[in-house]
Amino acid sequence: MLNGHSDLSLVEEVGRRGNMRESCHLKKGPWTQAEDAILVKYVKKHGEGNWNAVQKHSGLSRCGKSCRLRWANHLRPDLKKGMFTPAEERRIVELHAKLGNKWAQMAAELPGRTDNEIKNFWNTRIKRLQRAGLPIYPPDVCLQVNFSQEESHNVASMPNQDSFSSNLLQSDAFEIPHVEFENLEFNQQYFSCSPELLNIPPNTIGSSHDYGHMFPMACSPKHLQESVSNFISMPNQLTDFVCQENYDDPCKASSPYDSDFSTNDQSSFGIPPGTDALIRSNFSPSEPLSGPMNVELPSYQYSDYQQDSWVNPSVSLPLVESVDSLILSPPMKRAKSDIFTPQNSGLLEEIVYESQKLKSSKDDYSHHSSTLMLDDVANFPQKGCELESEACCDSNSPAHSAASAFSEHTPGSGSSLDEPQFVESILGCNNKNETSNRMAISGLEFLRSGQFGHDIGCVRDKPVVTDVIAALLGEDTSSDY
DNA sequence: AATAGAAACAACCGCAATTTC
DNA sequence: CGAAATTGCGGTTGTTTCTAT
Repeated sequence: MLNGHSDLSLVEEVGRRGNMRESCHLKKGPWTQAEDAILVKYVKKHGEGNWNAVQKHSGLSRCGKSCRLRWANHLRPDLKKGMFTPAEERRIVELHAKLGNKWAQMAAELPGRTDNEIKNFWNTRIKRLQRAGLPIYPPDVCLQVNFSQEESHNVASMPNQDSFSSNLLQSDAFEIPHVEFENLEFNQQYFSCSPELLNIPPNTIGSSHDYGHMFPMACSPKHLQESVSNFISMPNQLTDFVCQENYDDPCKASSPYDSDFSTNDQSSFGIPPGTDALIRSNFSPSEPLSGPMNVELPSYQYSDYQQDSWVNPSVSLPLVESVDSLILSPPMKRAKSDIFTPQNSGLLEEIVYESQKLKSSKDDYSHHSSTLMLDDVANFPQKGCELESEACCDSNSPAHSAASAFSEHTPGSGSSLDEPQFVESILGCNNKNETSNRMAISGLEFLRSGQFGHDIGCVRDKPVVTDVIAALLGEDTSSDY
């Protein structure tokens, strides 16, 4: 590319194109190939650093900062081009849960990736998830981070907590005591779906802003499906209880775009009337799950609708009937497929396949939609097995691979997944899924604390909550509403 | 085919930390 | 030791590309 060109000729070419030879007018905007060539040549000759010298020595009319950025983000030879792999995406989510908006640190752990790249990825991802009203962090990531922080908090004089957390995340080396669940009758799904809810300190429910990132609200039906896919694509993905509740109760939802939260029933989210802590709070999805708080945020993360959603999340989700994407990928169905692929392969095709399958049975499904969800809840292990079997039998199903992967992590399950084994695998009693195990423990503790009941009390009038509780307790309530 | 909106990407800006003189 | 220069980081914005209508 540089053949036949001296530095000077390149600069002249750049100058002609950009009309920027004047030293007082450093060029801005997109870099040209000629400029890139100059910079590359300069760095090869002089090495990185001393970026202000680039302008002086090469004649490139770019400020040092701009040169550095260009080199770091685009010209560095060790850069990895192309989209993030599922593994990288997963890692980004984990790192963000742990570090917050520490893009440079995150980039350091993702060889060949730049902080800018990661930042852009995260911001667009956040937008999607927020628009869809989905949690920013997959529950298992919440769990991993919470647990690692807990661990590091409990271990006195830990030399390096950060690296400790990092190691935990990387190695999954959780040391979780074995727990017997023989008396556990409630549906684990709900607690496993919302581990962070379960880890919320009792007195913070309904008033803490620290957990806002778990429940970003406001759905744009148009994007919900892809967002769901995005969300589900995370390995070990389970689903989110709170969002679930909203999806499940179209009756209580007013317009999803109703922004007048003064008219909304604040108590529906366990917030006593008059409590405006959530309204005032600096809800920050960019914060790590715990640990140091970042107060700086992209402006879009403070959107009005978000606040509305927080005051009354139930009104921020669209009517189920009005949202094709939700019909195609109904909440409980989504929950099921999530649950049945706890070792999710992360393949988008799997999600697409499930959506297509659901679409094909849409008419039949919608006929029963008012009761099916609750039935699913109550019978989830059984239906789960059915779905699992279906996926296993269908060798064309992308879920087949996921199911296989799941089976691999479920010793003794083989091709047929009987209920105890399945539940066991969900609960992680095989000691391979410590995450779920931990969720279940948290769930029990949460129930025992009485906090759950307390908060539910604020919304006990709502049939869906009653039903959810019933489902948690393993009762089959097929109340129609 | 035209258009609007969203997503993806690239780059700039301001600030703070670090290094150099 | 302090000021200036440099570097690094995170937030934001502008542009291009893609997609749905």
